[in-house]
Amino acid sequence: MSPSQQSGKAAPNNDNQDTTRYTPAEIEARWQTVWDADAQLYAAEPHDCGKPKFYCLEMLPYPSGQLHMGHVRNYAIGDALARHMWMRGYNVLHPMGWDAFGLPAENAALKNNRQPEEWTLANIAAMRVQMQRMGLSYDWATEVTTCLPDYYRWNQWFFLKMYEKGLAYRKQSKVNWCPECATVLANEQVIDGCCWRHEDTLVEQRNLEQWFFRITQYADELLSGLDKLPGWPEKVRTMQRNWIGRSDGTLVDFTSESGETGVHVITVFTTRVDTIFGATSVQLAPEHAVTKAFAKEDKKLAAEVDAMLAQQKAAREAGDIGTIEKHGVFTGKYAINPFNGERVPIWVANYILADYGTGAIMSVPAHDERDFEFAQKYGLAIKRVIAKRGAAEQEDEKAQPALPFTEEDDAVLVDSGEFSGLDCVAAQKKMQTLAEQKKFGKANTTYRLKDWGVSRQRYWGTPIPMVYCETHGIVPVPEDELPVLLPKQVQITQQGGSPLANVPEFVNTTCPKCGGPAKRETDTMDTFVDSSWYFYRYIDAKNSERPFAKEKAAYWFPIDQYIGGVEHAILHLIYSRYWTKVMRDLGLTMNDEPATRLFTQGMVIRNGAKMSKSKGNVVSPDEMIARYGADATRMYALFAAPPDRDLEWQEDGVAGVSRFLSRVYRITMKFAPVVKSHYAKPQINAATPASQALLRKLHQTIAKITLDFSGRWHFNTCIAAIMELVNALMAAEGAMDSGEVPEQAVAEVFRNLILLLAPFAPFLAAELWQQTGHEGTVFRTAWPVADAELAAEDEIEIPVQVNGKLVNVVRVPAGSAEDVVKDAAMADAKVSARVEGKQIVKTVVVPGKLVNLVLK
RNA sequence: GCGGAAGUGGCGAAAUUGGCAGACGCACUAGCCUUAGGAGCUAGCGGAGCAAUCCAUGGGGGUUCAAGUCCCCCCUUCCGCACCA
Repeated sequence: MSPSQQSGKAAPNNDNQDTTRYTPAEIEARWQTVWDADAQLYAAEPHDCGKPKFYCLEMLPYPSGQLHMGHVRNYAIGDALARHMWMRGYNVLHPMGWDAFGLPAENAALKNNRQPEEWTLANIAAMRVQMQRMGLSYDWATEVTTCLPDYYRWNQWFFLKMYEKGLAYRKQSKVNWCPECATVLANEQVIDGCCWRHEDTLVEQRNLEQWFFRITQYADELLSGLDKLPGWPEKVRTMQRNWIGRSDGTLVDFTSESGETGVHVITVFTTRVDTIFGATSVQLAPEHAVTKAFAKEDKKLAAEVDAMLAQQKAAREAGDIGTIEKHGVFTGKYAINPFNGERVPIWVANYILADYGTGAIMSVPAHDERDFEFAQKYGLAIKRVIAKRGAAEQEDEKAQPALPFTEEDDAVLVDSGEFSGLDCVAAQKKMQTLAEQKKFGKANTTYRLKDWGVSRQRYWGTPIPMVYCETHGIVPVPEDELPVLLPKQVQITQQGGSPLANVPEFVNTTCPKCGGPAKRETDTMDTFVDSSWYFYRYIDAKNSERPFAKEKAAYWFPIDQYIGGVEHAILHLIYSRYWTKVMRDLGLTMNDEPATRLFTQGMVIRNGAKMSKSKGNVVSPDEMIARYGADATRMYALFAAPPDRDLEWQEDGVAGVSRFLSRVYRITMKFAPVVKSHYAKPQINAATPASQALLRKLHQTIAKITLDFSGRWHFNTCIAAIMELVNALMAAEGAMDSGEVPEQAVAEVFRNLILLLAPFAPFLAAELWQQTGHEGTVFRTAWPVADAELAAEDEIEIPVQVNGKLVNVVRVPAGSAEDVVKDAAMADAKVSARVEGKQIVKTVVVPGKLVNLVLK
């Protein structure tokens, strides 16, 4: 809308800019047009330009159609950093793309009768406009959209490469099924037994043939690599460590007594094989094969096991699995402990997890809290086999720590045959060796991490490039036939099973090996495949020969700074690390890890809760931008809290930032002619006290902000510092008017103010840069360098304390010697009144900091 | 239960190495201005007190000339993991 169209106000001359009034809508629209027309403005230079590089990356959004405040905050942080690094002379890559496959598009298709592709591409167009309106410095020439064939063909290409290397495989297995999504989910997508998208929908277990990526092959490297990522938050590293869940222990075979179904070998997994002489029972998961075999022989047992499973299911549905009481049933059978030949009862217990370890444990009540609790409940034997070192010889039980005693440091084995007297760790090694020699056990490492199930029974995803031939079985699609195109105009169903199965033209194909009839795989890939490597595509987005050129990756990777929400700590960030290692082993890249530094920003909350439609506390970025402008909106997102903390959105705060920008505009425009007449001949003129004070404030501000950009990122205090500088300018307005501040100094301060503002309020900075007569873009102008001499105070305030309490403040020349400071303190009337008649026991003078007089 | 982060005015917050607690902003109060604006300007704004002064960074101890900051114990909130053998 042009100003003259605005209702109710006769303002015929508004087209002639009012240079005292800040009008962000007008300024921002004008600069957006200029920037949109300049494809080179935010383009990185080629990889062989010889300049140091900086790859600044924000997590790509799902194109829902609407940016939310979390995005605004994420991108405001990344944009400030990218712009700053450009001004510091780096060759900056700052790209953006779209995580465009996924279920919401199918749901929207069903609801609105639109094709997922149409819906998705329209959303992308809308969100791109929102981003441009925000003034984000993305190079749109490198844009990546994961649902387009020129991207997803490389997902297929990687799939084939991984299949060749045995990293992609198909197997029948128990998988997580979300009835709401009507598809399988990866373990990482199941949270508290529910779907990650449908928090109230319980995930079912189904047995299906599925494609998996062998992420477990890299489990150890994914784990040890975390120690080499000091630039990642400790929290994320800890979460990944827990998720990988490495556990070193021992497998031991217990052999059951003979029954109708014969002798069974029960392999247990334990991390404390040193306690095995204290094992007083063997515990099986209800789902364990041996449990099933015993149940066949024993109807009563079968009924009890069924009840146990039913109880578990009910608890899981009620959401309180984990709080259910430990409970078990004796099978009536016994097993032999291979270490001492002891005969121990076999139980089935509800707390034994079928899918961890071997689904069977040895129970050592004396040295495990859960086993202790269980043994007490059922009256099972409790036998101490570990004692505190030094107390082991003492017969008296009272000399020993209470049971259960679970420590293994400073503890030794007792009553453990030939192993008695050994300390725990040494005993574990010896016992493993013995078990291996005698072939009833071995050392073993288990992981909580499971292989990544990537098959999805959905339409809107990357087709898996495999066919099934009647004679040749599973046959990969040849590389030169890629991409396997996702058919268009497909009827979306939510009946279970991929909608692609109902598209005969897609399904029916020929076998690449024999030319005979064959059927295509109709499942599509998990969308986390798309986002596992998208940031490699940015560096070579148009390459039709390869996913990306190796030499470009060698220059740009690893990412220097990755910025996003902590909600991706496990899913996306562990898959991305895995993919990088796979690509390295395929010879595509040199780096072991995708990103050197990771930053997880806090949530945007309002009224104490995360913004969400259901809570009705959502603030729309469009509305904020329309009301206050993009500069004020993004600057508020940086000003209201440090970026790693949660941010409480307060609209009055945005208004406050907007008022600040108005003041910047007003005073800069007022002195623009002065700046204009001096900018070409930069001179520092600190001749008068007034100009000296201004220049001092300026250089202190430059120093502060430059330091913060180097890592601390407390942009809230950076903006506060700029506000202080502007407050100083306003206070000096009269002095600048009167010429008390020389024009050169005025020009110097304003010129640098605009440079400091550029990363935070780019539209206003561009406008003022031009209005003050500067040519070229402010965003490629060198970042100012703080002059320590100009920044130095010549007189400083020294607080004087008596007995640690502040009494007064004295002014002394900066750099004064200790006794000068002390004398000044003693000369102060308030201080001397306190000291009067008392004895000074001690005088503490910290040069430049304070004086403390300790009186008796 | 385990792991992580945090707790400072009415609110968002600041205090980078232990050295003037509350910068900067919001809200509020009083006054000014009038092109009546979601504007601008001046002053005030942790608590108690007329004041001098005293009290105050979740609570309690400690170290120190000096503690929001370091150490010990406890409380609360948020986030993650949770029968992992």
